[in-house]
Amino acid sequence: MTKHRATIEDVASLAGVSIKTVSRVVNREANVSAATTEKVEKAITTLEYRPNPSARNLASHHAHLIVLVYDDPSAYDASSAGYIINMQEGALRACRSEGFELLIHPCNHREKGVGAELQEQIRQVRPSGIVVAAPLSNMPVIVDAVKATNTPYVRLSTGTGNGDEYEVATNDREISAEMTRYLASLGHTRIAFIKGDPTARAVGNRYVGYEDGLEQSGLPLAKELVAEGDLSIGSGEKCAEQLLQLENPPTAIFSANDDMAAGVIRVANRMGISIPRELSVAGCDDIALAQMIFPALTTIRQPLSAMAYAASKALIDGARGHPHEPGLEIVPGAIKKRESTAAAPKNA
Amino acid sequence: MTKHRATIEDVASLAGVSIKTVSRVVNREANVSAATTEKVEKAITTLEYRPNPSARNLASHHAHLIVLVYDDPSAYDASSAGYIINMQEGALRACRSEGFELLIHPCNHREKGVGAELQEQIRQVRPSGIVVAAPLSNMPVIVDAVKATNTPYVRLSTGTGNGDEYEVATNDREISAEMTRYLASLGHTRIAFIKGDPTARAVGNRYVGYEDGLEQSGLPLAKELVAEGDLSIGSGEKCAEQLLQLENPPTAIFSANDDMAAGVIRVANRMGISIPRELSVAGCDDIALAQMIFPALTTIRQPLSAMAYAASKALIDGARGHPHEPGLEIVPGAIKKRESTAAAPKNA
DNA sequence: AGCGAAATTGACAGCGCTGCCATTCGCAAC
DNA sequence: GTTGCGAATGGCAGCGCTGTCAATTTCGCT
Repeated sequence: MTKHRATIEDVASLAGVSIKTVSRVVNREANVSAATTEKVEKAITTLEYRPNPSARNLASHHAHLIVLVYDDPSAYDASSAGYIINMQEGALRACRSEGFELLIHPCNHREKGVGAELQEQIRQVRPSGIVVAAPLSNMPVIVDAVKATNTPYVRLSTGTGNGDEYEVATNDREISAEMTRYLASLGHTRIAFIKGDPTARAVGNRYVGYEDGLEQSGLPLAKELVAEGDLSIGSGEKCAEQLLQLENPPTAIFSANDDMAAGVIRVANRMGISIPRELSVAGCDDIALAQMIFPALTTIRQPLSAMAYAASKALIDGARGHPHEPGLEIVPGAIKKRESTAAAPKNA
Repeated sequence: MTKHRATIEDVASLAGVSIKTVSRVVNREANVSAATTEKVEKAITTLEYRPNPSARNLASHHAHLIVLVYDDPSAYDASSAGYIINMQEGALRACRSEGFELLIHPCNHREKGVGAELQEQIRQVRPSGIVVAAPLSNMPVIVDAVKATNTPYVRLSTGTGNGDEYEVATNDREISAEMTRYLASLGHTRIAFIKGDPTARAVGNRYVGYEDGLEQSGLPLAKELVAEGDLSIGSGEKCAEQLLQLENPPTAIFSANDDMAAGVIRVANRMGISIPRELSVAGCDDIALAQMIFPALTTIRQPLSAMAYAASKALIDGARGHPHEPGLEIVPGAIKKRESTAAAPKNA
């Protein structure tokens, strides 16, 4: 029943070539004639041959596998779960289609010793490459640990790389500017922004995009309309209270992430402010929650899956001897217009 | 800098024994003298030796790794992301502490050919064991494919296993009954229930638990108070509309999952019904959304992480030659009381 | 036709470990 | 002393593949 799995030797003898040639075909190496390739592939198909990962790893000194390193969500709250699942999906898609495997490595950057632990696991499994997700991709503890292992890696960041390595990023700044212009085009002139944790690069760029957007729309930047949270729902609530108690309150609030935007919506509900009739709210990230709450949240969808795919693919190509050029690969985000934004109220 | 990783030979020569003896110590085999064991372990420590997984897998004909199979969330919607992350966390915890690895395998059970594809990957990586998560754990396509590979597996289910294999479950029925009694204890006498997709076992047990709870509280089961959704938010909204337009509407709605409960809350908001003053709402699953919406949802938290941990640990123990006894291992869930439930309104 | 370079293919030695079997050691019984 | 016998240890062949390098074929040109 479960007959012995075919080995490379079986394929070689069926195809009438050496095992090395089979290996070449399997690994898509250059300099194999079309005729030979075809013969070998036919043999592979009829024997249902699949290379034994352990054997190839042992012989080639590195596992054909990509490690995805991301911040452990259980450490703070579960809302980032969707973020992670999306990345995993993209990375997995790249790996599976190329015959690689995916090892996930959540890690809590707050814990001491993360660096050492990460290094340890990397050294043990010898992956072909490492994808480091934001916000870890901007943290020296993590990045240095990865670098120390001397393994190829790609950071999933949010722009402003210095261009000396291949890096995948999204256009946070531009798309945030676009969201701001969209709000302005709806007639809003008092557009507030809730900033996030200043240490997170991505969120910083979003704020800069907000400034850009205001300028492009010919709107002044008002200090009192910029609040600072820490990306949590709770801080979103606090900022919302502060903003909405202003003498001349905003008619639109743009938040650096969806969690804080959800906080804004909670506060508005509590204060009896109707969204979007009296107040428009926009977020960033398009977490699952965004389309579940009432009203559904207008937000910026990050192309996480596509980013993780690009990063993994680059690493796999690199392992195959075709490294990607250094530089920033931009995967654009998209604005998702939903129920929480509408034209500014008539009176002011 | 990146000095060569120590191999078993290095350890052997440092300890002054043969590599085979080192192997024995590493794998905790019998018949090694205490003195030798100690010598070897010291050598292992000073050299920071870690066995090369590929080499041991190649030589021993199976990978030291657990596969976690779960339903692909991107296939329907992202709200189950938290569910998956929790399971991954538990499985990862077990694997890491035992020197195993975790391979994740999302799969869309609706797609044709999933079974074959799953078998294919399993046969390729030769894992030590497979954890099959709900709802896949009740689907013959998946379970048969897993069985066909002849690899040890554990199903994460929701009870009612026939006891001929080791299985990890949660006490859905009992805890749902408890939630129902809790609602009754708050003074509610018209408690509605929104059932889920009848094919999902877990959700069925929750309904049975609801019936139990009513009976235990001395409340009658009213047909018109039981609606049937399909676990989506949309269906939750439909059921809520139907339920709330009844002549004698319920004062509490208990939903078989959080998504539908979120739908109920949306409808209540839209209809101007105040939660929890006029209507109490409870869900199941404790998805991330539950604590983000306003009002925060009272729900049942599933011990996913603990379940996945137990399943993975059982598999690892099995691979080490200590299989767990057949039978149901129950990991209890817990009720999370939040803002969406309160005493029943005074008038009726 | 003839020659060198490039393209294509093959031979073979490991990669680091475990399984199997042989060997040696320690020690109780004669 | 020996013998006997389990306990402790070692030797070594592979597991299935890739890297290196050598051998062979093909092809472009003169």
